[in-house]
Parts: sequence; C-alpha cells; structure tokens
Amino acid sequence: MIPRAAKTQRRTRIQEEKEEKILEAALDVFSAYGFRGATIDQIAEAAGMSKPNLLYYFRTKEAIHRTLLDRMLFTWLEPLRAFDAAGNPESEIRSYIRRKLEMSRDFPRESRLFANEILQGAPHIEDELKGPLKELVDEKAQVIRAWIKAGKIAKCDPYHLIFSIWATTQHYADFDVQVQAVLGDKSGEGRFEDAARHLEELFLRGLKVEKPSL
Amino acid sequence: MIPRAAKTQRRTRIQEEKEEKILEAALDVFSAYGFRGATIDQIAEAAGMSKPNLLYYFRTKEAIHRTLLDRMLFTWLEPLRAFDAAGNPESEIRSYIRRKLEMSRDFPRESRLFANEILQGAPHIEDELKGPLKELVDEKAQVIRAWIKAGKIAKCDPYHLIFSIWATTQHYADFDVQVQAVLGDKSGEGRFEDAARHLEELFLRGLKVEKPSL
DNA sequence: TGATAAATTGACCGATTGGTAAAAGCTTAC
DNA sequence: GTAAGCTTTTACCAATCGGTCAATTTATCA
Repeated sequence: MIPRAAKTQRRTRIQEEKEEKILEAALDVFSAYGFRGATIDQIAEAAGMSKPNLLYYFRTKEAIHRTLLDRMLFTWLEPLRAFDAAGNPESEIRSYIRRKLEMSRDFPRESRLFANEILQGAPHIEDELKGPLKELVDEKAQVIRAWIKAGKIAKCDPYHLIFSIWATTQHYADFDVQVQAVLGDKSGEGRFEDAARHLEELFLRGLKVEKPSL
Repeated sequence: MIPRAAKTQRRTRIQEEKEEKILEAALDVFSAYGFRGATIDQIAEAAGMSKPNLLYYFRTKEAIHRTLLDRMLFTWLEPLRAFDAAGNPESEIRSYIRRKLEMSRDFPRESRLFANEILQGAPHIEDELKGPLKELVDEKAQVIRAWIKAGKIAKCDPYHLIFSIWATTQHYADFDVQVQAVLGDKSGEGRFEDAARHLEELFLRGLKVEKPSL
C-alpha cells in the first residue's frame, strides 16, 4: 500500500522493474515534448500501464521528471570530470570531445531532455547549474588556463572553449533531425566518425601553439 | 466578419497591429515552452486580449506557430545566404560567425523557437529543412570545398564546419541560462565580445593552412 | 493454505485545454 | 445618420489535463 519508500526500505523486484519501465517511457516523452508538452497519459501508455498504476510509483509528473534529470546530470558530467590536469592537453581535449560525441550518439534522448530543460529556462535544475556544474567548470577552466600559461596550448578563453565543445558535440543529438535533413539519409554509418574527425581537427588545430617546436 | 484574407484583400490597420501583437506574444510563449507546452490562453493574456479575440485573427494555435516559423526561417538563413563565394575566405567565415552570433544576441527568442522545433523532431518544418535549407547548405558547402581545393583554407568537412558554426553561435541563445549560470552574472556586457573573439580565433586558427606563406 | 501487504484498475474529480456560437460594440464609407 | 462590415466579448463546448479514491486483483511469506 505504501508505494514509495516502503516500510522495509527495500524495494521490491516489481517496483524496480516498473519504475525502470516508467523512466524509460518518460525519457521518450519528455525528451520529445519537454516537461509541459509531455502528458502522464502518454507516458503511462508508452510504459504499458494504466495512469493510476504509474502514479502509484511516481506521485507526480514532476517526480518522474526530476528523477530523470538527477540521474542524467550525474552521468552527463562524467566526461568533464574525467578531464585530467596531469594528462597531455592534446589527448585530454581529444578524448573529451570524443566522449561527449559518443554520449550524443548513444544517449540522444538524455541530451534532448537536458536541452529541453535548459531551453525552457532550466526551472528544475537552476541550482545544480549554479552550484555543482559551475564549480566543476571553474575547476577545469583553471586546468586549461594552466596549460595556456605553460605554453602547451594556444591562448583562448577556457569557458568559451568548453561551451564550444558542449555545443558542437551535443548538436548531433539535439539537432539530429536537421543534421539528417541536410546530409540526406546517406552515410548513416560513417556520420559519427566524420563528425569526430572534424571536431578533433577543428579544436586541436585551433588550439595548437603557433610555433610548435621551432 | 471575415478574419483572414478579407474581401478587399487589404488588411486593416487594426488587423495589422493586432496580428503583430499576437505574434510578438506568441514568440515569447512558444520559445519558452515549445509548441505543445504553449497554450492559447497564455498567448492571449500576453497579447492583452481575450482568447476568442485572438482566435479571430489566427484560427488555430498551429496557424500562429506556423506564421512565426515561416517568418523566422527566412531571416534565419540570411547570414548563410550572404556567404559570398567571391569574397575572401577568412573574412567571409569571420563575418558569418559574427552575424550568427549577433542573431543569437539580438533574437534569442527566435533561436529558441527554432531550437524547440528541431528538438521536438521538426514536425512542422521538415520539408523546409530537406528542401530549401539543404539546397542552400549544399551550395555553400561547394563554396567551402572550392576554397579548400584552392588551398585557401585547411582541409575539412564543409558540412560539419557549418554545423559547428551553427552549434557554437546558437548555443549562446539556446543555452543562455547555462552560460549565465557557469559564468556567473559578472561581465554581462563583455560577454558577447568575449564569445565573438573566442569563436573567430577558434575557427580561423582551425582553418588556417599549415604553412601560410613560406 | 491463509493472511497480509503490494499492485492494479475503473470510475471519477475539478481545472484547463483548443476552439465555437452568437450577440453586442465599434468603424467606416456613403 | 445609417447601414454594412469589422472587432470584441460572454457564454459555452467536448476533450484532455494532472491527480484521487475505493475496490479489486495479485504476489509474498509464515
């Protein structure tokens, strides 16, 4: 009878399965229509259950949304967290770009969920942006700044550099329809590699110090 | 009595004014919530008129949305149209970036309207993307390819280069909340110039031929 | 097995959705 | 002024919204 936070504190197998199914369906709907555009009925149907049954596991529409966002935010920042100050600048930037691009390829719905949220003013995650996200970016910006001062990469604004990497990589998930429309349906397979090669070259050439070793 | 396409074929002064006011309000709402998330009541209130009055000028919610998209799509592509094959590659790319960035600064709502539409699968403008947009991009990609062949800029994929410019410039409109959260509310004025300088340097350095004039 | 708790459902709620009908108010040209 | 057409409003509609309730079915475990 007690849906969330059961007495035993341990979640049932059924609970686990159904909640997963709901979140899976909700990710489809929220990422496609945004928070306000999504409806509980739609999510319930996609999850293959009745609306009251869905609301037995998540008390409100917002609860589902929040759970999805929380989950996503953590993994979303993982590539940036992996950004290593001790590593080689070129390979660090290269692998960061690649990791972010892989996420766009493998988790496009998560990317769109996030994009929808930001686009609509980030009403549910403003604190996370101004807190944990900002702190992490500040930290990594310092790393980049150190590389610049050490003459390892060309001078540039670290924050805007990070923004550029975010923008270009996430573009392939968020604006996929447009990318496909422009490129035509040809080259469905090689598309990811083409984008990866292009971005790596663009950023690494753009950051190479003027006179490498002369 | 006949709202749209009046007998006289000429639109009244009042019609002109009210339609403009509706579109202005609708741009606010659609860009903030997406098509499904927006409501006619909300638009009507923002436009300072009753819902039936609004529906006297635009028969459906979709009609408003379509009008906004049609208007926007044309001006949105203007910078790319201005991309001149006869011009100097460096200055053409530089001014294209700047123009796109100016649009993000001056018309953020239009950018978000477009972003929302694409994010949600471009259900209303798929044809425009696969038609006019694709053709225009194909044309300009040829220009870039010619520049590459002539050795004027470094080798790169012209399509992905255009995507990168779109992504990075529109990022400042679409993800403004995130940008502000990360940068803090400091430097509100210089932000645009910082971004412009960063993007110009990134792309121009990234496209410079290896051995400029040796 | 039976009892107890968990899971599921149909019926329903008030509020809001996109949109309509019709009549009243307002402009404008003659 | 007045008649015709343009504009605006009040009242309303069926459908859908997020969510509740009580009752029923199903799983769990002693």
